[in-house]
Amino acid sequence: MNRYPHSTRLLVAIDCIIFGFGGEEIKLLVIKRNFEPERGKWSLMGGFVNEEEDLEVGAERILFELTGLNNIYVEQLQTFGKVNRDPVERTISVVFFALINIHNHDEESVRVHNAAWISLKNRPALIFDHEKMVEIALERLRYKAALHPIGFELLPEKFTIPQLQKLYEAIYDMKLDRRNFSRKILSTGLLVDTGEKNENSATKKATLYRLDKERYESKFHAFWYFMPDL
Amino acid sequence: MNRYPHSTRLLVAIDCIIFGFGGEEIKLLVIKRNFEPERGKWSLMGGFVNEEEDLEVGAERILFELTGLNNIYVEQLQTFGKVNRDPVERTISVVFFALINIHNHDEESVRVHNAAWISLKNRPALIFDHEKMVEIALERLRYKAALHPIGFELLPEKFTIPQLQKLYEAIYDMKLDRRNFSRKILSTGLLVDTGEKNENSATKKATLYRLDKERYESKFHAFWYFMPDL
DNA sequence: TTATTGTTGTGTCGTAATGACACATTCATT
DNA sequence: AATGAATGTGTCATTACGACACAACAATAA
Repeated sequence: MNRYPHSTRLLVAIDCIIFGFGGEEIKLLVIKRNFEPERGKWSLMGGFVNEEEDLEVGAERILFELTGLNNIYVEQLQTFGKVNRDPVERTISVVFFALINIHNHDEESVRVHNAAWISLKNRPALIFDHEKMVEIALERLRYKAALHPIGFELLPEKFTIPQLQKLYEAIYDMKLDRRNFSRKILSTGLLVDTGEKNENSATKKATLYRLDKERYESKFHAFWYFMPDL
Repeated sequence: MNRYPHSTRLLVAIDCIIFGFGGEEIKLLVIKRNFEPERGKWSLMGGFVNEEEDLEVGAERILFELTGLNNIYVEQLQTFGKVNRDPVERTISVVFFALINIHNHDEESVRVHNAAWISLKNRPALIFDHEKMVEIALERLRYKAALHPIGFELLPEKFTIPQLQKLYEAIYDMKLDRRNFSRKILSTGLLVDTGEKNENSATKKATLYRLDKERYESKFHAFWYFMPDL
């Protein structure tokens, strides 16, 4: 079979938005560019799509390269293709966003890539249209976390309800009522009491829960209404 | 500035999923391919991205070419990039989905392109991975219509509540309670009584409503919980 | 040992939303 | 005038939700 004769071929890149949770606020893993243009500026981690590589595989390759992590939560966000979005040459960028437990990443990889966890809320300027990408990713995160239990992807295996609440408060940048939150979360039946307590606390030690994986998987696509007034 | 030297360039296509509503069921506007491979099979309407054209502009161009319509509801669905998805040559496809009033399209354009409205539910096989695209688009439609008032995009300017209900029943392939549906829809305040009645009815003529555009735009991003148990 | 302080866990109460369901109205047909 | 099919509106019991108060716990200080 002969190839399509007409039509121009374009550069296709993958950019990754990597969210983490520091306990108080949502963080973004970005790299400091060490090449022109925009050398020294902050940028999302990215790369070009290899010739014989599926998009999702490319995203996982890039995520692994920076974090040393496999099997993390990744989903395709959107594709950005404005003609002049990359000043060097027209490049279509397929953007993915990932949620990781911030304590699990490989620090050596991060150092090698000149990467850093920055505050999402008070983030510095990013290159090109990466700013817009992050905006849309945050929207998606808020949207999704209000309806599906994806927040857990940002927490360690064992976590307390107050920690979980802090996470949701960070995502939506709002205060939540402790009692109503707890009631709602527990009513999902997704949490299993481990019997252990959070020993790091200086006051009353909160119970550590873990996710009921089976219930999580089977109920993932059901709708929850976690947030009061989105 | 010099261009990126490394990295291969790929074909980038746009495919469009076009939904319409026939009064009883959801329809899909597809074309019969008149070239190889897969000549004679059903396919989504698509095209390649032009060198100096934004993705959204390309989508609108392709949609206009087939339907003769401008300013319709379009949103980016997802990008499909499996290595072998197109047997001819690797092609990345950015997929958009559009909602139109089925009675507004230009019939001449449809004839020229060998296009036809087919039933979504009992659809024939589609080429390549277009089947998967439609599946995901339907999921998105269901997801979105449960939370945002996008259903109206599929109806004529003036419509009755029973028509609207039929639409939702078609989208979700389920029966809904007349009284509860009506209550819920009216409580949104999005509908304005035109004072007219549906004269096509052989029994009691239902009141024709129109959308309160201002309220629609301002409340579009709010969450509704239209559907009972998704 | 006891009091203090900050945090966690659980319960109540009134209101609003929801699903299940029944009855009256309208209009063409007979 | 009666019939039948579809539309419009109302009720009721249950549940979910937001606002709020109090008891239990653990480290620290007195």
